[in-house]
Amino acid sequence: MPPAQHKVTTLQQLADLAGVSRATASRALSDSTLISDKTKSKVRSLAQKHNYRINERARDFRLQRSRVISVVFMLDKQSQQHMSDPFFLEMLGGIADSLAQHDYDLLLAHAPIENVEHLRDSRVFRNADGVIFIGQGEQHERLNALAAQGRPMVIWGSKLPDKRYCLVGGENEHGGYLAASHLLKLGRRHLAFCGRIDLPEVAARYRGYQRALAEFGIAEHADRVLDVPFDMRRAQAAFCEVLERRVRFDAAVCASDVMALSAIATLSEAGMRVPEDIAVVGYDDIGLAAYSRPPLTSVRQNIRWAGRVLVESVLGLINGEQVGDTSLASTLIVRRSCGAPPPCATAS
Amino acid sequence: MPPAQHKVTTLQQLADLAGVSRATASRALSDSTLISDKTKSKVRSLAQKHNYRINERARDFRLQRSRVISVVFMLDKQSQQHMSDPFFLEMLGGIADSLAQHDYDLLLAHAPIENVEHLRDSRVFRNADGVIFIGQGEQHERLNALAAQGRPMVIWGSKLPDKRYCLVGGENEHGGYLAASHLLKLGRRHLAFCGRIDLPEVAARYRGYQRALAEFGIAEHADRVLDVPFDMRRAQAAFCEVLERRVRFDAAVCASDVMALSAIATLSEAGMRVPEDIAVVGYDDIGLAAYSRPPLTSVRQNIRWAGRVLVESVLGLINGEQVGDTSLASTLIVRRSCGAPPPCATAS
DNA sequence: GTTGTCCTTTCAATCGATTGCAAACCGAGC
DNA sequence: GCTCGGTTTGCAATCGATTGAAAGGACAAC
Repeated sequence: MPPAQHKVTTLQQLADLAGVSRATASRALSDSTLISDKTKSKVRSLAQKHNYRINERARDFRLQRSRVISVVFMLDKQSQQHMSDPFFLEMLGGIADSLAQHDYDLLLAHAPIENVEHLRDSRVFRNADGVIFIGQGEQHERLNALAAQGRPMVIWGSKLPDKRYCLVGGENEHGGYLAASHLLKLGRRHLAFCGRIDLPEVAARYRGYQRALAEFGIAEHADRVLDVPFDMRRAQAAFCEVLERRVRFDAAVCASDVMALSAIATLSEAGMRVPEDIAVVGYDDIGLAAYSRPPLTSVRQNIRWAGRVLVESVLGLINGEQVGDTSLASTLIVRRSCGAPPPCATAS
Repeated sequence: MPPAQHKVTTLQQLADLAGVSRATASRALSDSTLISDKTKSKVRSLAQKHNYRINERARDFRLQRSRVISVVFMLDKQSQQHMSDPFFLEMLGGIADSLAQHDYDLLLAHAPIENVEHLRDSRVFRNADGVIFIGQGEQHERLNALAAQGRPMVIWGSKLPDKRYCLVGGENEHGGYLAASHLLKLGRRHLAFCGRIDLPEVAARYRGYQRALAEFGIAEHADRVLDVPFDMRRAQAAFCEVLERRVRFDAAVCASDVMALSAIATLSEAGMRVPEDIAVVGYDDIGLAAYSRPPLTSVRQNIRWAGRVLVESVLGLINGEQVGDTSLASTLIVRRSCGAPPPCATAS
């Protein structure tokens, strides 16, 4: 008979071909000890020959699992962080790679979420074995409530009091400290902090920033805490407004690279020299940071590794393990103010 | 009895509660004409009261569908386009939004695909009702083969001869023409084209570029077709190499904005003034293009709309409709060479 | 009383797998 | 020949829904 007669798609067909029952075929493929080697090899070689692939959806349905992890970006209206921020893509890529390694799929939940508790009965949870949240928004309590229901979920963000969910985050306090003390060491004395400090991660960076100022014995000016959103356009508007208010500063610590690039463009446009008049430090070290003019000094978090940790944490929870929080190191990437990308000579 | 006794999760439980059979409950919820209004309202109010939500996975399994669309980014090694390109995120966002509107989920396939035919039996196809490919890579023929098997799939890319799949794409030829003629109108005469012209979309842009040159009666220099990859770092290396070869040009048409930004940084670093010595035009008009210094003139494609068209095309195919190709307009966004982002005065 | 018709509801198969338990098989020992 | 143990295999229920076909009920006409 021809090698593939009408295509073998179900386990029953394979079993018939092998002259065994569906149960035996199933066990043969999953390498059960109940099945004799002879039968196993017969079933398997037939599966190979007819290019049979198990129907994963049927199996997952039977086993009451999905092998899918949902990823939710907490893009709430208040923070105005936009998904077009390269930070997200890098995070997403890291998560996707890591999930693929574990044979899981990634379901992307993109719509802005006003109230995460509404997700409880939505596809985000029902069609996935676990959920990864990127950012806490301002929904700390609601995340607590969700986690309390025992859903496997991990959040990327900052440690907050009364936290009851599993958390992975960067060393935000340290990062803010690194950024500020870098500028202070360069001799700057009139620092500004840019970002919405009502967001947990930004707040932590701000605390580090304050600590650096204190160490250098410098008093803080309340009007140099600039409430700048993440969104590029709105950030620009915010910087314009700051300029109009004639806030004076000679250095700025920004909560993201996109914000920093927006600052550089807006300040330059207004006639200031960067970094001579105003030095700017970003956060995230996105790829383009090295290619801006002037090149951007930035606090780097290893985003791809963060993605891996998030994945492994949520899979751990799914398997019923005890999973603790993780904190990832932050390092300062200092770029020469005029020597943009690595010069040609050193490019491999 | 209490409103929710032990939680109603299956149709059978709901049916028992209503004193009808599972079949009747199913039909009542799906508004079948077979069911009397009285029964319908009884079942529905009970469903409401006990907060019953249908198990979508079970239904989809029964109906042999998944309500999932896979998105595959064709990141093959040759083109070296990296997923961190903001272009991808914007595309992804557009697709995700549009899918959500149609109540579909988005499955992200991220790993680089050497041979798309291998996807045939993979989760990408088996766990999804349809597939959207972003880019053709160099796998035109294999995409043809896949489409010939009748799988619902749509490709973002460029029209190639013998194409047998459903295509959505930008006006690449026109875009290349716009970019080149813009530079020619500014008086530039020594244009270079940057990008891998073995990629279909880039090739089309190159044809438009050639057409513009021809219209201006300018002969083409073969050594001004620069084989630059999409990846930022490698693009930089390529530009360095071009500089070392002392290729002379006073303007560059780049195949992406990231490539253009890389060019600007590298050329500036080497002592050239942009745009005075060398004018650069990008492609895609990513958000950051407006914030580079100097701000980048670029060819814009409406990516979010592209995402919507891709989604609607693939859903059309799933529903058995005849779906034609779509071409989306390209427009040139000209930015003043020194007036970076929109000045403060005009920012709302 | 029987039959026919129409409206509503239920029965039971089905999607493609997994798995506890029972049954079949096989060689050995009495 | 019969029973006993151990190894293999098969039966049938199960996951949670949909749906064609058959059954049930009410009512009118003959």
